[in-house]
Amino acid sequence: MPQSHRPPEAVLREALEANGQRFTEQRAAVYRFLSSTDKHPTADEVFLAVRSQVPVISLATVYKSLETLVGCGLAMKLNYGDGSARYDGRTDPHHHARCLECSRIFDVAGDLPSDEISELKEGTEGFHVTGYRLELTGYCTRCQPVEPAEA
Amino acid sequence: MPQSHRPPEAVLREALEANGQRFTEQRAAVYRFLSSTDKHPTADEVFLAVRSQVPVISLATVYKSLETLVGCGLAMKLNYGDGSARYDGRTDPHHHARCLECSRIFDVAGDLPSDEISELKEGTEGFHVTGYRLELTGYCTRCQPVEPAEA
DNA sequence: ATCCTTGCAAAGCATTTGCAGTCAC
DNA sequence: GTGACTGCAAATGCTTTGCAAGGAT
Repeated sequence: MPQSHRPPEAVLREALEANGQRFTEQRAAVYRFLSSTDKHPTADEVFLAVRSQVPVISLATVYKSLETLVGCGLAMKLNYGDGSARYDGRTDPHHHARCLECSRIFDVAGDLPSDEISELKEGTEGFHVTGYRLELTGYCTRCQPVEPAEA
Repeated sequence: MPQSHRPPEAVLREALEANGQRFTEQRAAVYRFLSSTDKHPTADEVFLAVRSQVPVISLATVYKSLETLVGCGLAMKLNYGDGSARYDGRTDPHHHARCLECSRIFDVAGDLPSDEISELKEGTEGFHVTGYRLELTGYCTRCQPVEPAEA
């Protein structure tokens, strides 16, 4: 399970080869950035961040690279409908908490007991459950609704 | 046992008035359709369905009406990023199961034990949790992966 | 009568795509 | 050398918006 202490390039190269795809500097830069942050950036944010580290890269390539990473299982795409999709470079089991005020996403460690899921599966009548996703919603430290006053 | 045994028009009118908005034939038609189906239609599907019951209604109005319903708490917007958003007219607690093959969404009765959620809350460090959303993924009856061919 | 809603079409965004040059293998 | 990948820009698809006419209260 802990393969994350290896250099990201090695992890990426292996995953790409397993999927018959090529290792490129652009994909490496995108993966390097994504796996080094817990900010769940949008494609555009990845583009801006990576641009300062790699001579040339286009937004279209960032989109393509992100999709490639998702396809290789090295990233996850998060959609909340409020604007752009966000990407998560963590691959270990965890959940997300989304602030209803500022829309930022936070990681939440933990896993749901499989028997809770199994229980729900029984209500699906023929639907074959292969996975699930849990999202908490609320207010982050900065956006506590204690005071309606805004800065 | 929701309050759905009252005519949808009455429910809608009340919710609209509570939010200072007006009752219109278009909004009624959208709400009538949405609350009578468990298909989680897209805005376009609502448009096509409602069009055959109401003399004139535009797609833009359907979008506006759906947003109004969401704002009044009579509907929920579901975003999965794969194309259009979908709308759910049910307001009682339930989960969703999404087919990875055909993208259709199915209702799953049930509720997660609150202590499971509380347990997760402890890992959020200052994040004030007000709600959660659970989504199951897998394959529906029609899309069962009969042959588990993999590469 | 007031002012919220509608319908139409144009605009706005995020994301995807076609294609020629470039690069990884 | 070959086929995959990149960059550019145009295209796509969903959703929103501006505005004048119409409708609810």
